[in-house]
Amino acid sequence: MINSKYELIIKDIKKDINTGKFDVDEKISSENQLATKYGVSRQTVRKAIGQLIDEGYLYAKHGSGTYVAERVMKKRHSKNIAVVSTYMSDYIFPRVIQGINQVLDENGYSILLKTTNNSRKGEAWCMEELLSKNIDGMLIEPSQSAISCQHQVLYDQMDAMGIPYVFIQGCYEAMMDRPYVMIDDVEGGMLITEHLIKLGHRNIAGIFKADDTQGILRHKGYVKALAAAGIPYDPDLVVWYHTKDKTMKPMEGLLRILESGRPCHAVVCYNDEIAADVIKGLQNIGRSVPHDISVTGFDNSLLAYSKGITTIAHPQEELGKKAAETLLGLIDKRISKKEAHVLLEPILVERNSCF
Amino acid sequence: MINSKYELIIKDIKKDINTGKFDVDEKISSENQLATKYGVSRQTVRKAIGQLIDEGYLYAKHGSGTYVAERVMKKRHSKNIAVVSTYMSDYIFPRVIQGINQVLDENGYSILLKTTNNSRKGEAWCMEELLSKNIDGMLIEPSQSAISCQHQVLYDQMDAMGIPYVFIQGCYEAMMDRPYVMIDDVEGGMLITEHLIKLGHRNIAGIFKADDTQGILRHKGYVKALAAAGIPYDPDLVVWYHTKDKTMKPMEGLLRILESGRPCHAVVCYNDEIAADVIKGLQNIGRSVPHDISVTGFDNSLLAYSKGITTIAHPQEELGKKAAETLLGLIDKRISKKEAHVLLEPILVERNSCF
DNA sequence: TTCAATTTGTTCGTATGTATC
DNA sequence: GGATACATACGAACAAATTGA
Repeated sequence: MINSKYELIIKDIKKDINTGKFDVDEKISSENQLATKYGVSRQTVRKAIGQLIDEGYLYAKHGSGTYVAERVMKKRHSKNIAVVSTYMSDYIFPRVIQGINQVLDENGYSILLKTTNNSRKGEAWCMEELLSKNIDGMLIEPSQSAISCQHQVLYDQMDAMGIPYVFIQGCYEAMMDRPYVMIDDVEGGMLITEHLIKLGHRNIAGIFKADDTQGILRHKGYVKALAAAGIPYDPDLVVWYHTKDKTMKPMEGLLRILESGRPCHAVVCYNDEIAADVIKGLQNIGRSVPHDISVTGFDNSLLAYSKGITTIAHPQEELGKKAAETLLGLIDKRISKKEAHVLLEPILVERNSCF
Repeated sequence: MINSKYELIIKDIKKDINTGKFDVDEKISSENQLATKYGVSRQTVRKAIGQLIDEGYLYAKHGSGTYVAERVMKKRHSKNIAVVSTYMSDYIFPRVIQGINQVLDENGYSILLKTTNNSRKGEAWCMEELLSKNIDGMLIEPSQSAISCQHQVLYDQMDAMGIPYVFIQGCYEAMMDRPYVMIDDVEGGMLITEHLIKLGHRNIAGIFKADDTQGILRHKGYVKALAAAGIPYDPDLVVWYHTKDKTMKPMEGLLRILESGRPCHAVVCYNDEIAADVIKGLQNIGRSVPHDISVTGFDNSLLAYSKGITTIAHPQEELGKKAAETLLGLIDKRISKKEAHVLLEPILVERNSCF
């Protein structure tokens, strides 16, 4: 029984949607147009539309229009966002999550925290558990990100369930079309290499992680900087290592380069940890940093601070904020999955490991 | 967080319902009364009430009034534990939560993370939100813990709902009968004071925070150590300060002691932060640390590490683990609330701020 | 039973703010 | 910057249901 005008409008619009008169994400008439069409006030239209939004038939974009929603709804908003990180112990982690928390808190969301211990098994287990819980979205730091993701099914399942997610800090090669927020590693690798070039270096070695998108991108930046300066790229000056390698591996590679007699007075390292290892290793063989050899890091970690390593700053809090904002945008459909690709500008932090 | 009047009204009414100010089926004020009370139009009140009805907090009877609904409590076994902390930025935080995560993860629980920004308002807000969610238990770091807890009702309500909780790092004075896991601050205060006594000091000043259980307990340990060594307690050697005091306050108190001509070559500080301030202040007036004056901290924070301050180590990961284990024990009723009082042994960390 | 007061439900008109294109 | 569209808010009016005198 329909006793009121707004109920009639609800019934009418529902019918149009259910009979397929509208496509998903198609814009419906504006409130004023509907008001004229039905000969009612805009408030009455708003009441009808408001209820349809509650029921999941429509969604509104402020300043743009009202659109037809994917009818998967009926599920309650839990106002919980899962944050899946590799480790919690990292120096970087607290500030990233602080940024995430700030934005989510302001929007009435809570954080559901999970860790993967950087193993893909851990990640899969985590996600399966999360799928059984009621979450509105997920921010995930991928584990060992360069190798192809072996459980893409889980992500496809999340897509099917309409649960948006954003990769942070890194992204699987095969999933670069999905939303992500991360550092512009190419730019960072270029920035730090350019810094060494400006200091007068031309024979610059590089140590990069091979099974990690970040390692590959940083290497790309290193190559770009060399090319831009007209320095030929020499693959023999580059050391590649893997996660499973012992910590000595990168240093061994560098020693081989130095022993080959090749002139080399600068090393771009994958991250601060490697840089610290390299500095220690060089000191062990009697080479002083930075006077004999310049060394750079990446990430601006605690280690870089305490050891005075020139590095690339990681805008931690901003990354967290941007990631949270992107996810919220995906949840209320303000932005589309295709747009949700954010690269953050790296910043050079000069300390005293370069000369 | 709240940008509109109707949201404020929603929050207000939710609070009144959650804190038990209304009984189930009790009639709330009429729309016109609320409009007058909040100084808004009836439409605005209606918008708020409409949403609360949608969320199941209220139900309306045409021509009669609006009533408080029976809150349909979601059933147990959400396998979610809320962790409420003051800040996430702290140096200490990551390792504590790492310990919590380890134990909870092993038992199939997830962490729901919230921060209070160390304000009691934030804590109340947090808890209200959590009460509307489905959690099996809570680990909470209290805000400004020494002053009496002004929203004990919220904790009583959690008791009534059968949701166990454990205070970590500190506890409200009035709630010491509730479960807690924290450092043995008395033991810590004693340990650090004994250390100074062993170094030959007898005139030992103390700087303590007055509105904080930890400050009071650390002072107690300081007194005990003096008594055990047969040194008379001199209240004039103790500086008390409050959270709201300016950062200079503790140093001013210490200067007054030094200017009084009293012999004093050692200071026990409430925490590392104060110790760092004191060291800086002493250097400003030309006193060298540790040669002229020995200074100790508390907490083994990043500051203590970088400034080389002798301090008391806070077994961070263990605290997290013990807290999680205690909570799990409470959840499956293996242990009773009365037993759930854990004090952890502090550890002395010697650096070079004492001589 | 009637009636008046009260309270929620529906609708209209208007105004201002703010996001988007 | 201007036009458009949604978001919030105020004021007013009348309808419909309930309540109690």
